[in-house]
Amino acid sequence: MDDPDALTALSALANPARLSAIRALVRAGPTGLSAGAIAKAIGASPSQASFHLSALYDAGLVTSERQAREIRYRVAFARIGALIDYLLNDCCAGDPAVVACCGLRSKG
Amino acid sequence: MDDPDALTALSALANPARLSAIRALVRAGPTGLSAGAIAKAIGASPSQASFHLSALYDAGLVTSERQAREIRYRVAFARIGALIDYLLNDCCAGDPAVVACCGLRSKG
DNA sequence: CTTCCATTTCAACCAGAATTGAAATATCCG
DNA sequence: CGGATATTTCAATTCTGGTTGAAATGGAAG
Repeated sequence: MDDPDALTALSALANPARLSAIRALVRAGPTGLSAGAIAKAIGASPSQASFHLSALYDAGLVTSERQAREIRYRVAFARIGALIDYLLNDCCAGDPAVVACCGLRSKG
Repeated sequence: MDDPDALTALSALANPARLSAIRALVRAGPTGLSAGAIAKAIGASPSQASFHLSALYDAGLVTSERQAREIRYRVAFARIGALIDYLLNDCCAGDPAVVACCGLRSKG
């Protein structure tokens, strides 16, 4: 992930409705959720949810797939991993003080 | 780190000038950089740099300390770690697909 | 105390993001 | 085909964030 991509991803996440949507999708797991279900979960109108889901989609943080009448969204785990990798390894040079906070350690 | 804090931190990072400033500060390490040096590093006016540094400070991502005439900023590594921890463990439930991307593994 | 330098604060302005509701599109079913 | 449901698109408005340059603050040195 490069700088512009990271910026797009961070911007997408830096919003209550969208962060909430991501978390709902994470809870839902690989099954994902329909746009309507997400709207309900985050307490937004259909049009509002659609708007925010587009932003997440453009940032590559979710995938979408039409299933009959519904459109099913799923979180793109790999992309979130890439963002964290960017923050951790690119941006912060894997600084121990950063890594120490995550319940993680460098892969030996 | 809770939701509002994460949102503040993400918003702070979701800006080219500020992400650039953080990276400059990471490169500078524990010594940190003066506000003027950061302004120069990110190609911004003093007032612009000050504005952005305030945002980073409010988000807890940097610390500031007056040293004679200069004000020295340092990156708050622990805070960045906490944000990553939030994204990784709280938000993404430590999903292996996320963790796998970071050259890290769960602490055994 | 005056001057100079680094930085912040302030107010005005501009641009992009969010919200809203209505209209359009796509799918399914009778 | 025609009606119902799910979702997106669009345009208009509002709001927030960013930029700019001038003025104010805080500290150091003569």
